[in-house]
Amino acid sequence: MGIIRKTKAVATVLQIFEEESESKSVVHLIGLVKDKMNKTTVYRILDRLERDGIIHSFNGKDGLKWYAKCEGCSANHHSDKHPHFQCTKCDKVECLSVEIKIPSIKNHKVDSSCILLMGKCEVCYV
Amino acid sequence: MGIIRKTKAVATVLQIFEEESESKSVVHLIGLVKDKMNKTTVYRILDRLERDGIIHSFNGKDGLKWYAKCEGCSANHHSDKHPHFQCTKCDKVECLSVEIKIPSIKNHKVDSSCILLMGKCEVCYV
DNA sequence: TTGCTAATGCAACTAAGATGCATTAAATTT
DNA sequence: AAATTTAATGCATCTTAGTTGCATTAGCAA
Repeated sequence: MGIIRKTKAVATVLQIFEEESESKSVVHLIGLVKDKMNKTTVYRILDRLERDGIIHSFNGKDGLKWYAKCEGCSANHHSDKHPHFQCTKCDKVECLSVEIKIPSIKNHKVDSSCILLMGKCEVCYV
Repeated sequence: MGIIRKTKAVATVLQIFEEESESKSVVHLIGLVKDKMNKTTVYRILDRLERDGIIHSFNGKDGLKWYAKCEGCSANHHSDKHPHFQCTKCDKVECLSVEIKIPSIKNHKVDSSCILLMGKCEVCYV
C-alpha cells in the first residue's frame, strides 16, 4: 500500500469511478481526461488505485485493459473474483455479482480466475 | 469458410499444432517460424485456420492472443467454450476439459465466454 | 516556509497487430 | 504441359496500447 497523495489528477480519476459504477477501458479513460492530464499519468494513477484496492482491472474481449470500482476490497484483500460481461454490440462492460463455481483442477493450484461473458446487454438485447 | 491453399507456410504452422497439443501464443509462434516466413503471414494463417475451425484463439493473462488446436470444431460450429489455465510461473497455457456452468444473467443474452484460470501448473506446483 | 519526495509532463521507446501493394505460387482450365 | 486465375506471401509502413527515463512540479509534514 504505497502512499497516495490527493492530487488534482487523482481526484479527477476517482470522481469518474464514483459518478457511475460502469467499468471503463483505459483507452476510454484517457479520452475522458485528455485535456486535464497526460496519458502516462492516467496509467500510473490506475496502477496505484488498483494496488490500494480502490479499483480492479481485467481484460476485455479485445485484450484491452478495463477498470472498475471495487466493492469491499482493500489493499491486502482483493475480492475481484466476480465475472464480467461485455456486450458484443455496444462494447459496454458490467461487473456481475453472480457466483461462478470453479472446479478444482487435478495437480494444479488455481489462485485466481478471469471470467468474461460475452453477448447482448440489457439495452442491445432485442 | 474461405478457401485454404496448402502452402508450405500453412503446412509449417499446422505441423506445430499437430506435434504437441499445447497452446501457443502468437508471439511464440512467430518466433518459432521466423526464418521460414514473415510475421504478417503468421497472423493471416492463424486467422484462416481459426475461421475454418482448425484452431481457436483466446486471450492469455497479459492480453496476448493464444491459439490451440480445436477438438471437434468445424467452420460453422466452434465448440471452444472450454476454460484455459495459465501458469503464473512458467506462463504455459493448457486447455481444460472441465465443464464450468455459466448461470443465465437476467436481461442478458450470453453467447460465449472466456474463462482463464491462473495459478501453478503441474510442473511448477511445489 | 522550508525541505523532502511522490506525482506529473513530455518525449521517446517497445511491442502487438493491421494494412496496402507488388510479387509469388497453388490450384484450375485449356 | 502450358496458360490462367487468384489466394497467399513478403515487405514496408502504420497504428495503438502501454512503458520508461528524466527533469519539473506540487502535496504534505516538520
